[in-house]
Amino acid sequence: MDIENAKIPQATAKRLPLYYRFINNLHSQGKMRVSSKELSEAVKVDSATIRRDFSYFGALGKKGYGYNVEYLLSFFRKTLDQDETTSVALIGVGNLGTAFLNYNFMKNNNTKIEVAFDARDERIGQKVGGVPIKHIDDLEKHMEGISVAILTVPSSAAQGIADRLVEAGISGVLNFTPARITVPSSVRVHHIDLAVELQALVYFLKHYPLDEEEDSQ
Amino acid sequence: MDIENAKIPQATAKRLPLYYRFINNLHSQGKMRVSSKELSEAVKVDSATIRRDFSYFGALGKKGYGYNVEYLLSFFRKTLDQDETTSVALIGVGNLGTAFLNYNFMKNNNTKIEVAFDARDERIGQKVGGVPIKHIDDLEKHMEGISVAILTVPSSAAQGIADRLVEAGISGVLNFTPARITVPSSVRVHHIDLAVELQALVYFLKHYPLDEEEDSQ
DNA sequence: ACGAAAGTGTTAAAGCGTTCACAATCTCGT
DNA sequence: ACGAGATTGTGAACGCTTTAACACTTTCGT
Ligand SMILES: NC(=O)c1ccc[n+]([C@@H]2O[C@H](COP(=O)([O-])OP(=O)(O)OC[C@H]3O[C@@H](n4cnc5c(N)ncnc54)[C@H](O)[C@@H]3O)[C@@H](O)[C@H]2O)c1
Ligand SMILES: NC(=O)c1ccc[n+]([C@@H]2O[C@H](COP(=O)([O-])OP(=O)(O)OC[C@H]3O[C@@H](n4cnc5c(N)ncnc54)[C@H](O)[C@@H]3O)[C@@H](O)[C@H]2O)c1
Repeated sequence: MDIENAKIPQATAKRLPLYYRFINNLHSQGKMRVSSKELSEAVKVDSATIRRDFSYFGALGKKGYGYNVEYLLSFFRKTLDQDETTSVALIGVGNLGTAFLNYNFMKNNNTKIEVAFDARDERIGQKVGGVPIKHIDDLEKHMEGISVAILTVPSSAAQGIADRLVEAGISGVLNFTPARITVPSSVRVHHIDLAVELQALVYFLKHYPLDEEEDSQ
Repeated sequence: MDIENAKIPQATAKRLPLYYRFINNLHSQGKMRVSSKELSEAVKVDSATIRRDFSYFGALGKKGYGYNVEYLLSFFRKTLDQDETTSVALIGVGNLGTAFLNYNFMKNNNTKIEVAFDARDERIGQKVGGVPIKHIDDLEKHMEGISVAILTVPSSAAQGIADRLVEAGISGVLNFTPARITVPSSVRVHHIDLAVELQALVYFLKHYPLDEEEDSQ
């Protein structure tokens, strides 16, 4: 909530949305309490890690009891700013872009794709998943209030678009392009490289043999 | 290559496909040599980290010179087993699944989606991106030689399908579902949770202010 | 009303990954 | 043939993350 939040480890911050979603599920199932052990099994994170994560925010639970679901939920809602909505633009309405537009990122989410852009004329003016598609040439005209961009254009176009997004005052970019884009350090970029993820999985399979028993991840 | 590969840190292993792809680009551009500094700027990984990563495989470079692109390429090709192809199945031909099928994962890749499955009758028998779609009921009939599965079904179906995949002898699963699936520890699961990625980016933007100058990531 | 069971919060340690910094080595132009 | 310049490979320090372990607190059934 306050400035002191900067103390929360990045690894913890990345798990918060995961916790939030699961706690939300518990709540709609009418569950009243939950232990770090139960949570651990559901989200596949060590229970000690969960307790540690929660403890950064103070004492959220009760010894011998666990955590009150309703309290946890309202706490996370505040912490993750579930009330304010972040406006998102999507650039590149191709295979991936279309999938994202059709998917409702609003479910339990504080983000909303407000506008999409593409270069192909036949796409312009259409709506996909309720989101209007504008021409990329008009990017600057429709970026008011947009703080995050999802980049699903061909990799050759990525840097050029990124430059324009920066110029238009973007704060964060979720980049699905294989291109590693260069931006000022005031802009945060997260790369999600699906081909690399698949390759890495294959590499791990071949080189890091796993046990032969029991349940895990 | 050999058994000693188990010594390579996981963080390094995850970067290998990234290096490989970029070295491949350099090679097709006819570039003969490259330094860790150049590589660093391109893939946005600290140059010391790159040198350290490479050093796990021995001395791949020459002091005062850098790395020979051709040598590096052939080395990575061997190391990442770019020769053998891994057969992949995709389960759930919806928004995301269709995007993946249309995308050619074979570009510079040692993976190939051989078969897809869905539950909707109208989909069965069609081909998407050249991949035939079978009925999920026939899963077991078409899993011969498949070692990796991409899971893009609704989250409610994820665990059930995962169980059947395990039964059918799967080695690895790339799970795009929000559900955290439970499998024997002999099966490797990588979760890619797109909603969480977006939420995490937003959280970082709000709570981890960045510099106001210069270029970065 | 009590004692066993449950389960947190945290201290301490171990594990992992990144980065610094530089000696050692090689290159290349003159 | 040489010396200035380039660039690697790595020991050591550092910082971040996970995990173990347990004292302490609360619950809850009897
Ligand atoms: N689809 C996948 O499964 C997949 C997997 C891994 C990586 N990727 C990466 O994601 C990106 C998108 O993939 P895709 O399969 O959706 O590609 P795609 O070709 O289907 O879509 C790209 C879209 O961007 C539009 N576009 C092109 N230039 C543009 C510009 N300058 N401004 C605005 N729009 C522009 C095109 O008209 C098209 O609609 C690519 O970089 C690809 O490498 C995709
Ligand atoms: N599309 C996105 O942008 C996005 C983003 C984040 C997460 N996800 C997750 O990815 C998954 C897929 O998303 P989507 O948008 O493609 O959904 P979707 O509904 O478009 O596709 C799901 C597909 O799975 C098929 N299916 C349903 N039950 C099945 C079964 N038992 N066996 C085989 N196939 C079955 C459906 O027929 C459908 O074609 C979901 O779990 C979703 O939460 C998607």
